[in-house]
Amino acid sequence: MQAELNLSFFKKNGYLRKQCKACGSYFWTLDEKKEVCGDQPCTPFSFIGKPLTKKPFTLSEMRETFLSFFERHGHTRLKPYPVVARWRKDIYLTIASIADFQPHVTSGLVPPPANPLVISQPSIRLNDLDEVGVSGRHLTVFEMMGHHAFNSEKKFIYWTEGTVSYCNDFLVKELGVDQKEITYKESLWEGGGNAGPCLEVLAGGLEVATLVFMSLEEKNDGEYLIEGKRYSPMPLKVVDTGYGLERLTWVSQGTNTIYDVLYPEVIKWITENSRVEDKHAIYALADHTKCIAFMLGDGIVPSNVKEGYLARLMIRRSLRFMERLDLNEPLSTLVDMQIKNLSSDFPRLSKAREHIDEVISIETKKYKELVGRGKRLVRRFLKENKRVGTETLIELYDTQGIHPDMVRQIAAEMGKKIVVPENFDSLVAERHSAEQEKKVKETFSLPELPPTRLLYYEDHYRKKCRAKVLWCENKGEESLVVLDETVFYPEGGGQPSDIGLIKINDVKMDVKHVEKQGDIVVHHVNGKPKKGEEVECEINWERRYSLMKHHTGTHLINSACRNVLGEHVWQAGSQLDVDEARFDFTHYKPLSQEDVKKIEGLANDFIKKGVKVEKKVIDRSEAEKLYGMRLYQGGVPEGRKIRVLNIPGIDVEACGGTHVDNTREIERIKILKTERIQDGVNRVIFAAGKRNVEDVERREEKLLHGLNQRLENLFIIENKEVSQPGMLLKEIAAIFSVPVDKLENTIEKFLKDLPKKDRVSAKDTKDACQMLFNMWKRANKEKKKVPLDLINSLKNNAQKVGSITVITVDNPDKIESLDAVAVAGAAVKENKTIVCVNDGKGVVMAASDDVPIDLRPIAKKVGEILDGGGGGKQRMVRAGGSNLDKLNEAFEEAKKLILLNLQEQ
RNA sequence: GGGCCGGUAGAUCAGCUGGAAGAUCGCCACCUUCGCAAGGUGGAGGCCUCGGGUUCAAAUCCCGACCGGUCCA
Repeated sequence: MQAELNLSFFKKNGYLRKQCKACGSYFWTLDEKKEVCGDQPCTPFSFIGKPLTKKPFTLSEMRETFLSFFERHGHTRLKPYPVVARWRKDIYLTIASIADFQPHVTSGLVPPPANPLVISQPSIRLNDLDEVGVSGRHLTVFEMMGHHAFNSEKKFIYWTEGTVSYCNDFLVKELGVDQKEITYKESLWEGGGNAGPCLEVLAGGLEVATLVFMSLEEKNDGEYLIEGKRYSPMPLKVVDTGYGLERLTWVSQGTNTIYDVLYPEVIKWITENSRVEDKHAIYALADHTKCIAFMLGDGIVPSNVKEGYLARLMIRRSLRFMERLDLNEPLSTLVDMQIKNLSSDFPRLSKAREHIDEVISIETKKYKELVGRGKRLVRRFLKENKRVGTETLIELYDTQGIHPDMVRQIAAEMGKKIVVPENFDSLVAERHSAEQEKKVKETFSLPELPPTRLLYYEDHYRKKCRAKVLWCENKGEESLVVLDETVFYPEGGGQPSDIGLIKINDVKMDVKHVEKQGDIVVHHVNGKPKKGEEVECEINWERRYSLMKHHTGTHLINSACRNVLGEHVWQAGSQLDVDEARFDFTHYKPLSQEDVKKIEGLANDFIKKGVKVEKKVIDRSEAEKLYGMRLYQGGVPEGRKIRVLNIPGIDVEACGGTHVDNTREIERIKILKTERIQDGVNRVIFAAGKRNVEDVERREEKLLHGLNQRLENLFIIENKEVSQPGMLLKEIAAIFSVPVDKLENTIEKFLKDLPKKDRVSAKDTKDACQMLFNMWKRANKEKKKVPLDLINSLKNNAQKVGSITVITVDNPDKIESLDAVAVAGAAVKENKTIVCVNDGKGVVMAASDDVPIDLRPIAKKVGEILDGGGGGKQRMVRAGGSNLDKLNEAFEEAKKLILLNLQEQ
């Protein structure tokens, strides 16, 4: 591998290969006396105050110099990709320029968009978060400028020699760096499933570029072992270079820190407006706000999952730095400043400004709430417990998100000290490592078979086919069948599998489920066909067509959401069914009723327009060029060619499902429900197709009619006309705070609980429900309020045992429908009183505080008569049981026992 | 996707080893005061998120749903 780096460029130019005395790595230099490699920490920075270039550059100048230099040398300039790596499954953020082309271009599967090419790619790395603002050179967001060449056997562009020579020319001739200042350190690079030798280009003690010669790819049986992973040679040899835009600019200006080059006015503003001087916080805050601008500008919605979590992390860190600096300004002020600076180079950010500001203000509010909650919780905790142990700290963080720093700060305010263990983060991680992994999907092994011909893609409307059985295995009642071709759609991409029939001669078998393993479609069949037999297949078309309507409908809903809510809307999952479908998407707040109306309206407009749906299989890079990353809404498919579903002017996605040919076929879409399934993620559940929608509407009307009938026992409903029964039902459900399907029972119960009354008039159904609820509430309260005359009249019928008044109520009617416990309680407010009530459900007994009696054993005995039990507090008991026929007997017994007890005293 | 925590008065919470729903702040009225701050007295305000189960008895225990929070990948 070293041989690769033994370049004739070095030899021709008189470079020496030396070993660093400090770190042991090999490096190439023109300086005979040089003994250390020129990298941190072996060499200190030498460019601070002494810029290395012929003149200072601004960021824009440096970027343009680089891009145009390589353009002049035959490279095609590419526009930067988003900082969210939507095209990749393995990372959330774009971490390098080469990330744009992994994995499909680097693996050779997909041709590069240009070759060679040059790009300046905004990249985000959060792995050295703690160093940001401290080291003077670490950044979370930076631009990696790269020129890339993809060498194949057929086409050689350039490799090591060309790369180093370009590098030298750019640094020396273009920027005016003294060639003697430049050192090339040998190293090994690996990442993103690839690896290869590399040269780190060092100038003034700083690594300004890395030249990677990517030639290995990760393989389980690879012959090279790097960092514990096995690699083998890859078909393409990829030149992957990364020039740090910010670092080169820094070197050209020679300021104290890299931050001073990037956003001096932001730093100045923070310094002037904060009341605490804290360089670390100032620099980190400046860096973070730029990072946030990119994250939110590229449509990341803060949440508690995935890239949204990372965006929230950055926002919360920034807010914490602002607190530390005692900076009482909205965070958006700073982010806006960054956007203003970036607007000429990244117009997409200024376009998103309003949206970014709103997201930040929502996030700030959430954070403030968290802090408030945290403070109260910690204060309360500290009051009760002098010490806060590690276990508590972990608990507070894991369950409430209260960072130990926050605990420490609050404790300090209370004059208490908290010890946060060094390994706090790993302790938290430990807690989660114990979680068991999810169960593996049941699999079965297939023999070598040719890929199944997928007829459902050739024609999404094909319902039948003849096919040959290639393989069949019995599994109990069911068998697994592989055919040479099939019309059955296997489960995938949120679309459930088809079901249907397989016929052999006249024997019909049910196809109950279909799945795909690799390139092979496996049918779960209720029957036993034999290998080699000819079969006739027929799918359940009604079901499939409904699924197709829902699937295309999902794309319409997606587009409608994006149009109504904004460009940050991104699919977060979807599931189709025969009578409804759900679509999850990122959005930072719950949907309002107006939003829902607009989305539903727009989706139906798309249907009415009758747009032709295009189904194409095209080259991945071609598709990306045409439609952008929006394609990957539903995930990133494999392969050089991808299926693209284009509904012109509405939506375009890579999608492996089956779809209708024209939006008109969907007929109607109705949104049934929306919910917020996670912070930052909303769900829309909708029905598509005339029949489904009408079914739903009929059910709604029927339910509403039923409710009206019940309500009319008590109300005269003046206006029963309703334009949107679904909405009304939801509103009514909210009044009673029950789900819609429980409404019938709830209203029934409420009506039953109310004493009989004359009918009252109500404006409409909703009004009646509101009144019903209020009446019920009032009645409930009344039950607990015992009128004084009732107590007095009960007292008049009491008997006296010595000085004690014994009140007995032998019939539940005597206490009207009041709560027996409340009546008893009210009666014993008077001294020297004892009460015994039969309330129809059991016996309640109570005594005033000055009566020396324990009613509990009495309650127990009385309860036993009723095949139950009894007990309570010493002077307030309840007895009851399942056998209410003996209630009178039990009541008499209770009376007897009380009297007996009193007489004994 | 997985785990954990929570849902009680307008707000913040207590009660949760089952036995008539509580505190503090806020609100209303009155008292004290030239007025304010403060204090005193009294009062209004609770489907204890919803549903089911266990029990003589559930805010409390069990199960489920809904809502919110949070951590991890």
